Amino acid sequence: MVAATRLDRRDLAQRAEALAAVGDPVRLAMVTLLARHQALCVCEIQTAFDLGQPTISHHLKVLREVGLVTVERRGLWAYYSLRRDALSDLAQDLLTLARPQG
Amino acid sequence: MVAATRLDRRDLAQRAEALAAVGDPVRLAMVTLLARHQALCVCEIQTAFDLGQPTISHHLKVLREVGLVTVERRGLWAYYSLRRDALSDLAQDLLTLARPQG
DNA sequence: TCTCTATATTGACGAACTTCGATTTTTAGA
DNA sequence: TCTAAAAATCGAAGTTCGTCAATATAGAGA
Repeated sequence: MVAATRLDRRDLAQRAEALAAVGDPVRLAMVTLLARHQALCVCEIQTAFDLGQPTISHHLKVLREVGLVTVERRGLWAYYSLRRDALSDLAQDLLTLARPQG
Repeated sequence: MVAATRLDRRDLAQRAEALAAVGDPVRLAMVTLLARHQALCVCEIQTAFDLGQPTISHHLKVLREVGLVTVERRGLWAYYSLRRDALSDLAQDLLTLARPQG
C-alpha cells in the first residue's frame, strides 16, 4: 500500500471546509486585512466592509470554526488575529498537490 | 500610496472563486485525483465518485471555469488535466498572505 | 445514414449560504 | 444598580449550490 499523502492524512473534508471559508470574497478580504495587522477588533474590521455588524460577526465565526483566526477578548473588544500557521499549512497542501506526484 | 500586494493585483474576487472551487469536497478530491495523473477522461474520473455523470461534468466545468483544469478532446473522450501552474499560483498567494507583512 | 457511446446541457428540487433586523449577552463606567 | 457600547445570537428572506433525471450534442464505426 502506498504511503498516505499529506491531503489524505489530514482530512480532505476538513481542508475543503477551510478552503471554502477563504473562498468567500468577504472572508478572503478579511484574511487579507488581518494579514496586514497583528490583531484587529470587530469594529475596526467592520469599517473595511459595507456590511452590518451581525454579518461581520458571522463571517469571523466561520473563519474561527475552521481554525484560520483566533479571538482574544479585551474588555468590550474582541481582537481577531490571523493564524498564519494554519493558513500556511493550507497553502502548503495546495502546493504539494500542484507539484508532479503531489 | 502603498504598493499593491499580490492579492490586490490579481483580482480578489477571482481568487475567491478559485478557492471556492477547490473548497468543495468533491472538487478537492477531483483535483487530488488529477494531481496523481497526467490526464484522465471523465469516465475514469467518474469511477472514483458515487455521483451521476452530469454531476461529475458539472464539477469539472466549475474547475475549468476558474482555470484549474484543462480539457483535451480525443475522439469520444474528454481528457482532463490539472493546471499545476494555476494551482501553484493560488497556493503561493495564500503563502504570501500567511507570512508576516503578507 | 444509422447506431452506439462519451460527454455536455437543461430544468427542477432541496439544502446551504449570505445578509439583514431585532434581540441578547457581556463588560465598563457612572 | 443603571446605562452605554461591543459583540454574539436568533429568525427570516432571498439567493446560490449540489444533485439528479431527462435530453441534447458530438464523434466513431458499421
